Amino acid sequence: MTVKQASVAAPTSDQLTPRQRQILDLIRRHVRETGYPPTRAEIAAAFGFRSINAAVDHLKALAKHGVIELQQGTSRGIRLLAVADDGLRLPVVGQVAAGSPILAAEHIEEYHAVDPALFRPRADYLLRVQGSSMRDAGILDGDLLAVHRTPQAQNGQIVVARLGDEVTVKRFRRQAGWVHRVQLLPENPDFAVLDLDLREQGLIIEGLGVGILRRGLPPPTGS
Amino acid sequence: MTVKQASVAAPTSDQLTPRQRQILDLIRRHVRETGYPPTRAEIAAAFGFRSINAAVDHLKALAKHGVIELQQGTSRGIRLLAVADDGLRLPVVGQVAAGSPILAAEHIEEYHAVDPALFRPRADYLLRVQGSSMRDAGILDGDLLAVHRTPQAQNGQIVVARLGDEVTVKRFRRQAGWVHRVQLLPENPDFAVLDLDLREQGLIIEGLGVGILRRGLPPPTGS
DNA sequence: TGTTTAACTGTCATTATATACAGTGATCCA
DNA sequence: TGGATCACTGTATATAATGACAGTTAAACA
Repeated sequence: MTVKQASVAAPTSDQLTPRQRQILDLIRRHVRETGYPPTRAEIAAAFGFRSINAAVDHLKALAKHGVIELQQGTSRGIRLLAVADDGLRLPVVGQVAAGSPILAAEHIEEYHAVDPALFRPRADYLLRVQGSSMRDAGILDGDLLAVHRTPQAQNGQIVVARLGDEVTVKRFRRQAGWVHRVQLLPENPDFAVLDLDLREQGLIIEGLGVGILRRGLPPPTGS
Repeated sequence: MTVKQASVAAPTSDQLTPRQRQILDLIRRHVRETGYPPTRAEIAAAFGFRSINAAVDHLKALAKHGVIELQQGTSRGIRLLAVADDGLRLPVVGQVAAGSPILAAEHIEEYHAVDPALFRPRADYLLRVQGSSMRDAGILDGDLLAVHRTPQAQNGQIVVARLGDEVTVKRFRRQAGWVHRVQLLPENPDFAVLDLDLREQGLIIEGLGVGILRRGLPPPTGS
């Protein structure tokens, strides 16, 4: 029996079988190299399927998983959805509300066409920086900080941290010889160092600053 | 008579007629919005042509001009070539040799997948900044300065200027009441202001700084 | 004045493509 | 043991789409 089109297409993204992932990768590669998606026959040929319907089934499965969209009756009518996209774009995150995850849809202001792989490690989003506490590190008010999502920070790295309700960008320092004593250092003498005891106060490392994107330059007498 | 396929397809890019440019724009928009190029019938429908062959002729003309490539016998086999592409990449310019144009091929180190339209006005290339004379404007050594090519600068704008053999990034100021007296201001007290008399010294404005791209962040004690 | 080119209209044959229906075999789960 | 799912094979058909031929009209050119 062929694959049944089941009721609701859950927006699942990563429970693809290895084979389905290969098919998805082929579609991506085809679009990148030729400028248009493959036909079912071309997919079958690429994998050596002797029946075109093997490709058809895989496409239906991918559509069911919400990673592609099939345009019915349309040749090469395969649309790669955002979750499946190469992602040559990064979301811009603005104000982050208390308690909600940083990449929640309501925080995303827009997308910019910037390759995440331009940064190392890879950037996952751009955070709009507020305030000038990191001015002397060359991070200005309004800058877009490229952030790599990870809960691990090394001494001296610039981190995006969540302290209670606030999301802040600072340089991270673990106090020598202590496990639970941590400093968040601004890079501007007008701001105070934050001394934290992790037993008293929760600190969540949201990610690492891996780069800066600034649209427009500061006007004169800006400093 | 229909359009004749003439001998050599010169890599011309901008002698398109207004109508051809509209067609090209439609193809780009279609690819961006649907993920695949339009059929000839869809192009005709979008413009209200009663004959599909109007679209066919336009595609042949675009192919002849070298801005698209037609895959014969292939549905939606339209490939947007680099010259016609949205150009979601910017060249990185490093060391600029004396006397040679800034965008000469030998200066281009690599390309980054960044949308030129992210900056306003649009960026034409990224210039690798050397030295820290603009540190207090948040422009650090090694930063990539997004540059819009133009010979015109307004008071207070950050410019890429060529002074004899040297290419430099500074804030531009025309002395009040003078036509030929100009200042190039660093944004770092360790560097001297350059006072220029355009009658004595040639100054070429290469472009305007319109943004910053920084890969990686400065290490601690960087300032 | 004749020639060329851009920008269309109209018809038609051929091929490219999607998609339904009917299966097989293997694996996993209860 | 039965049911479900994955990964295919095989046939058939309607339709989506290309691409060739034959025109028209208006403007530009020389």
